[in-house]
Amino acid sequence: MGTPDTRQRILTAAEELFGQRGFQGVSIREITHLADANLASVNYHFGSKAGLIRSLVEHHLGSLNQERLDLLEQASANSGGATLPVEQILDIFFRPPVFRFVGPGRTFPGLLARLHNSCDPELIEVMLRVFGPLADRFLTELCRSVPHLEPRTLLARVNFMVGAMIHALAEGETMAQAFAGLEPRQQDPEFLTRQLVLFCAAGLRHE
Amino acid sequence: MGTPDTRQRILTAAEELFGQRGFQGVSIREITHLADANLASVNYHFGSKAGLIRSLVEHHLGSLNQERLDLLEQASANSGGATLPVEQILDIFFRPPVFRFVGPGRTFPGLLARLHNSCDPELIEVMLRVFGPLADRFLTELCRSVPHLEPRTLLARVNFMVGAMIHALAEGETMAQAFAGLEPRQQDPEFLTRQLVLFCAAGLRHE
DNA sequence: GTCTATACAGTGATAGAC
DNA sequence: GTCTATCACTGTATAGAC
Repeated sequence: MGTPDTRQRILTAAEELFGQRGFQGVSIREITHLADANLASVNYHFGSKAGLIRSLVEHHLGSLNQERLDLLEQASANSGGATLPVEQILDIFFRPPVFRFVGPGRTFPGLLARLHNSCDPELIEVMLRVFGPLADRFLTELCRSVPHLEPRTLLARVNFMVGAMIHALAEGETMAQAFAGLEPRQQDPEFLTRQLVLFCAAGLRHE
Repeated sequence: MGTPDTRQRILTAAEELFGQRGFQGVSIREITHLADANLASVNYHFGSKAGLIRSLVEHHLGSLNQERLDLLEQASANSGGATLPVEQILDIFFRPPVFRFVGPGRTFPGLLARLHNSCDPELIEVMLRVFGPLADRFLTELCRSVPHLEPRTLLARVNFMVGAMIHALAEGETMAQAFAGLEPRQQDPEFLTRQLVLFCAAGLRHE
């Protein structure tokens, strides 16, 4: 491919810049300059700057969540319909995002975390749409796997789980190590996945 | 008191507006209008818009963390220097922020969560300074209480813990309940504290 | 010191010509 | 689809009044 179309060039440039400096830290003038496109093209193709990041989020998280749903479906089929152990469900939940987002130059997760706490109503709508099916399926499976928890309790703890993951992905490299005075060291995705599974499985199983 | 000084009126107005619509969602023109102050007074008293929110963060989190440190010190003294149970340490860690930030009209935590993922280097510096002593003290205490974990593992899991809390405080009322199709209902701080303690204590104890 | 009015460069958005 | 010109708005800086 020589030069992709304008829309795609904008997406590529935006992902790079947003990942580095956040949504508010980048102007559409910079994006269109890097993408070698006209200033107005962002508004033409995406409606607004917010619409641009909505497209990015939808693309990234859509395929990520599809992968998680596929893995869960496959595991469920392999078990012949038996209840899956919590550890296996959580591994399927954590592994895809951790391996996608942890590593050198993978600056998108920090942006994602910020988006998760966004105020923009349209973006919240996108997040709900992209995460809705995933939440339904995983909550159902977890409900079977940890039947001793009443729904309200399970929901609260799944919320903790999500928070733990987002936080670890977003700033595992910064805050936590700075607090402990450790050298900034590359995170090991396998270690991180394992710790998330162990920590959250124990938390879900308790009481 | 009739009319507090300009600096204080700006802080009050800023906290209200930032809490509602986030840092980027509010202009200093709105803030100074609500505070009945001149546009330039923000820059005069705080140097910049970022400096204003830095002051807010420092004030809120400084007193919050002091409360947590006091409680821990007192518990430690009462135990005669014996190792504290994880559950007690975690209760001291979670209870103050949950009870401060959960409830009607308490919109500050969402802002805090967003700040936690901020890009602003100066703000990161403030967070490190405000949280540094707290992290030192609690990590030491947890290390004694859960000696079977090697430091790297403990650090990772404490990071999960913090993420769980932030996420629960920031959007317990929005995302999680929307996913589950529940009615938005007022969170019960006692319930939330208890669930955080149970979930995280089990997660820290495991393996 | 404290506050005010005002100017300035940069932002996202948009209408209309091509 | 693309481009230019322009708009309303933003945070910031500063000169000068009290």
